[in-house]
Amino acid sequence: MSSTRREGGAASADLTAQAKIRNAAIAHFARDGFQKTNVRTIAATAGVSPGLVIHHFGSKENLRAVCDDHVLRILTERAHGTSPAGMQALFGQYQSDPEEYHLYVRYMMRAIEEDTPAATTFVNTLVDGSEQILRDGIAEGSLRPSSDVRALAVLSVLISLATLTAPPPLARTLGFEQAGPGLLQRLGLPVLEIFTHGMYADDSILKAAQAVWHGAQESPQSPKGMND
Amino acid sequence: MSSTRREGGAASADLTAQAKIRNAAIAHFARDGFQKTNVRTIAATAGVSPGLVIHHFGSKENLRAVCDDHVLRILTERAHGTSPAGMQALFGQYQSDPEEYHLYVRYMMRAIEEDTPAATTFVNTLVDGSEQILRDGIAEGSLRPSSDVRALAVLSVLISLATLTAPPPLARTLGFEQAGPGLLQRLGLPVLEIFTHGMYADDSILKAAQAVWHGAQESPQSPKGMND
DNA sequence: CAGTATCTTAAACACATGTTCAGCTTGACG
DNA sequence: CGTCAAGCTGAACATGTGTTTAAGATACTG
Repeated sequence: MSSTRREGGAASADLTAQAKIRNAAIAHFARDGFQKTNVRTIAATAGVSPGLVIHHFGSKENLRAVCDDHVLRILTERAHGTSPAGMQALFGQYQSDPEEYHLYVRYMMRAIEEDTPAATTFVNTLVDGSEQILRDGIAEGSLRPSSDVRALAVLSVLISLATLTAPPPLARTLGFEQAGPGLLQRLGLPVLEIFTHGMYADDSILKAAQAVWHGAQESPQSPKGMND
Repeated sequence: MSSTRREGGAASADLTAQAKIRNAAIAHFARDGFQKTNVRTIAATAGVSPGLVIHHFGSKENLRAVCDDHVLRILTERAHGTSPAGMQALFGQYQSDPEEYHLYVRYMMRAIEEDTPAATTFVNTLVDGSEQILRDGIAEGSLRPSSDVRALAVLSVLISLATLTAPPPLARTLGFEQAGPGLLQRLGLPVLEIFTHGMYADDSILKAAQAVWHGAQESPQSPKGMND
């Protein structure tokens, strides 16, 4: 890209215009979404003319692709540095540096909502990693066996993402303006309680469900007709 | 609104133009979101001219408000007809009529993402109802006591909504094109397993967390400095 | 039938927004 | 200093889109 300027720094001043534009775009995409963010706003935040944005990135769409890759790389690089299981990995990362991490998590959540290629890669990495950790934990004995480890992995990722990026209406039901460290801390204990004890006092509901499930699974034709 | 035509029917033909427009708008808002849907598309789906949309609803924004209220009313009316606890309520409704219900759930999920007033009302209703059910269940003995019932209610609603409206990248990790009855069925058993047994083999993680939590809660100053 | 109110349409308008372009500034190099 | 390449700008362009408006179609009323 540039021959003489430095690249990849963290300070806001003293950055390549490309980097300033990219960072501004990431911030706005994360906060307001891709559609609601226009090129002029990004340019203004980056302290740059609108034309330069297109000059450097070709189009708004391509700028999004660059931002996607950038955030994806940051997120996956960090995820590789940790070991604990699925949710703990995400939560731990988050708690360690909420301010910066929250931006990237929100960005990725928006990407997931809009079904971007980078989002698919990210989710696949998360689910595959989670599944592996679950299998290891089950083999090791620290986790209970499951009838469907893959689905459990998906579920744990789903819960992690939902907890990290709870939409404002949900966050407000606990008195928070939006998802963040406060909400996460409030939800953390109930999550762990459920993950260790469950919430049902007995296993009657599970037993009933298992009976229906097994009955449906072992007969070639489903009892009620399942669509999709 | 109209004096001679009927209102509130379910068939697609033989409906007020207002109703046709509203239904078309709901379908498109649910599928593509508010921003990506333009008035001309709604009009085309409703078999109507673009001008008529504004003539009847004043503006696209107001059309959204009308759709919000309509979906909110449908969803809350149905929710009142059922008794079982939080997740079961939503899941049960969904399984009973996935085709139509899925549309409204997706619509409401989009509304929640975009933080619409109706979304706040819906979420509040859900959380409050869930909390009440949890308290009843705990008092009755069918549910385990919790250290934070309110947070648990929020969490269960969060899990319900996330499971019902899992974004496509997540759904694809289990081989589904998008969230729907198939995904819900696949995730249902793991959910119940977690809700009855948990997933941790022992309570070491919970104990550790409780120690930290209590230590942090009972000392006036937080040990590490919690922001937000 | 005439009148009138409502429904509906097609074209035009106004504005936001992605993109292009001609030119200005800056700095390196011979 | 002269030249050139690259960074950068501000205005203009093209298009998509919400909205307005004038007129036509339709149905009910006296």
